[in-house]
Amino acid sequence: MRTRRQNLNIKQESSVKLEDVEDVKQESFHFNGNVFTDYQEMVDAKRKRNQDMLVSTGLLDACSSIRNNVKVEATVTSNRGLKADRKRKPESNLLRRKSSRLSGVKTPMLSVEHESGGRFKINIGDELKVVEIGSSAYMTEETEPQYFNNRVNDGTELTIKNAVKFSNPKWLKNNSVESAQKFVNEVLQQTCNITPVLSKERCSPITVAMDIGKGNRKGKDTSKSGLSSQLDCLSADSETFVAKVVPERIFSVALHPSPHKIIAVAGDKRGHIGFWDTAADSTSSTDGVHLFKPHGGCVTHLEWNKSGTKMLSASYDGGLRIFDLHKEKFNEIFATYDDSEEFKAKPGYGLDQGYRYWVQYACMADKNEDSLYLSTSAGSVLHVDLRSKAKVTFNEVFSNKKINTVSLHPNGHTLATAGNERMLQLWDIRKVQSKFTKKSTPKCSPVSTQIATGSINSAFFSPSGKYLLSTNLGDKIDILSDAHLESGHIKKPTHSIRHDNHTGRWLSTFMARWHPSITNEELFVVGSMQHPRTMEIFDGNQGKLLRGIQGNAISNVVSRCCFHSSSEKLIVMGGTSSGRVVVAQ
DNA sequence: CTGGTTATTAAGGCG
DNA sequence: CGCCTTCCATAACCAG
Repeated sequence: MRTRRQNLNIKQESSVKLEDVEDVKQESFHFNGNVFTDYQEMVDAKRKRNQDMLVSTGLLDACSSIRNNVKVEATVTSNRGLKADRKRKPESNLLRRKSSRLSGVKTPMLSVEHESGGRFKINIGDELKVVEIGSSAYMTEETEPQYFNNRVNDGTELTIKNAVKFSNPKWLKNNSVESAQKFVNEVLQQTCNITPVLSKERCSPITVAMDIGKGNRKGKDTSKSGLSSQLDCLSADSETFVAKVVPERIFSVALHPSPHKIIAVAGDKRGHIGFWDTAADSTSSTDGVHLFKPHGGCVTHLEWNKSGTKMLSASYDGGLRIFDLHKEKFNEIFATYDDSEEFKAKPGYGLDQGYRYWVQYACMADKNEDSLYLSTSAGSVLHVDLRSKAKVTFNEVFSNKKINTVSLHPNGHTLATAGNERMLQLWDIRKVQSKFTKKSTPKCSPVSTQIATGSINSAFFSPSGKYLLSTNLGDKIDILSDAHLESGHIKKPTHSIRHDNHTGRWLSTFMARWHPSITNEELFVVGSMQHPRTMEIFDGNQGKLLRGIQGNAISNVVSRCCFHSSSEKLIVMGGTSSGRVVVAQ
C-alpha cells in the first residue's frame, strides 16, 4: 500500500515536473488555479497546501500519537537453549560474503554462473575460473556437495550420532551426542510407552463461550467454560517458555502428541531439526534442547504419527525422512533424484528436473507414514505409497506455479492444493489415480477452485473436514465451509478475515493451522506482524479472533505455529526466524 | 506476453 | 548503536 502510494507520488511529481518544464519556457507556473512567476513560490504554495491538508485532517496529530503509543519496548532476547560455542567456530577458512559494490571494490568481469543453496559459482574475467563461496558461516572451502542435492548422506541409514554430528559445530558441545542419545532413550521412548489417556476424556468437549469473541476479554467471570478460561490462561510471559532450538530460521514446527510431556520440534533453513524437552532440568547446559541435522535444505514440514513413535520430516533437498524413536534413526524413506544413470534403481529416479525444482511440501495422508503427498516448486503433486511396488503412485502437474501445501480431507479422496498461481484447487484423488494407471484418460481437472488475490501460503482441511482454511498474500485468511462438497467455482469464503500476511523474504510465511483434535469448536492459530509480537488464536466457526498471546517469551515474529493435539489442555507453540521456539500453555 | 528489475520485510552479527 | 547481510519470496512495474 505504502509502495503504491509512494510510486503514485513519484509519478505525480514527475508529471508535474514535465509540465513545469513546459512552463519554464513561458516563465510562469500554474498551481491550483494560481499563476506564479517564481518557481520557488509555486513550490512553497504547494507545500503549504500539503501541510494544511495534513493539519486539517488531523493526520499529523494522529501520526504522532500513534508513534507515541506504538513505541515498542525493547524486548530482551532469551538466552535459553542452543548456545554458540565460539571456540568451535571454524577460523581461517571462513569466507563471509561481502558486498564489493558497497566497499568500493572495482569489479573485474565477474559473473555468477550458478547459485544454489547459498553456494555460488563465479566466473572471474577471461580466465573463467570457477570459485565457490560458502555463504553459511560454518561452510568451509570444500565445495561440491558430496551427495545429491546437498543431502547429508546417500540415503542409507542415519543414526542419532551422525545426525547430531552433521549439525553446525558452532552449536554443539562435547557431550551433545551422549545427551541426545539419552534424550531419545530416557525421555522420548519412555513418554511413548505410557498409554495416552487422551481418548478416554475426549467425550467431554470444551465449548466456546459466546461472549469471548467480542474483542477485549472483560467478561471473565461470566464465562466459566473450559475453553475460554484456558484461552485466558495461555501465557507466554515466562522466560522458561522460550528457547533457541535450531540455529537458523524456522520453517516448520510440531509438538509431540504425548499428553505427559511437552516436546517441541522445529526444523530450520539448513536442515537442522531441534527437539526441546520443555520440562528438562533447568540446570542442564542446553535447557533440554537437542540438535540434529538430517537434511541438507529447509525442513518444510514436521509431523508426528498418532502414537508419537515416528516423525516425518520433509525438506527442500527432496528427501523425506522418518525419525523412528525406537529404531533411533532418521532414515530416508523417499528422495527425488535426477535422471543420472547412478540413480536408476531409486524410486525417486528421474523426478528432479534440476534448475528450480524442489520439494516444497510433503505430508502424511491421515497420519499414515506409508502414504505421503508431496508438492513441488514446479506445480506438481506426487503421491508416494511406500507399500506399493512403484512407490510413486502418481505424479501430476496441478499448477503452472509452485504449490505451497497439500491437504487431504478426512474423507480420504478430496485433496486441496494451494500455491503461487493464486488458486485453491480441490481434486478427487481417485480420478487422478485412475488417470495415472490408465494413461488413456485426458488431463485431470480440479473438482472446484477458489481464486485468491495473492499467492496462497497454505490451505488445510480442519480435522473434522468441515472447513478449509487458507492463508494468502492478499492479506486474507479465508475459511470455506464444506468445500469438499462444492464443484466448479467457489465464489465466496464463509469467513474472510483481514490479516497482514506480508512477511517479506526474511521471515517464513504465515500458515494458519488447525487444532488437530476434533472438538465442537474448531480453533486455529496463526502468527502475526503485530507489535508486541503475537500469536493469534481464532474460532473457525465464527471466523473471529479469540485471543492474541503476547508476552516476554515472544520477542520476534512467530512465523510458524501449531497446537498440541491434546483436547484437554490448550498448548500452542510457535517458531521464529531466529530459531527460537515459544510454547504457550 | 515475458524476462528483468526493484521494493518490501525482520533480525542477527559485527565493528 | 548503526550499518550490513540475509537471499529456494512476491508483487508490481517496465522495457523489449
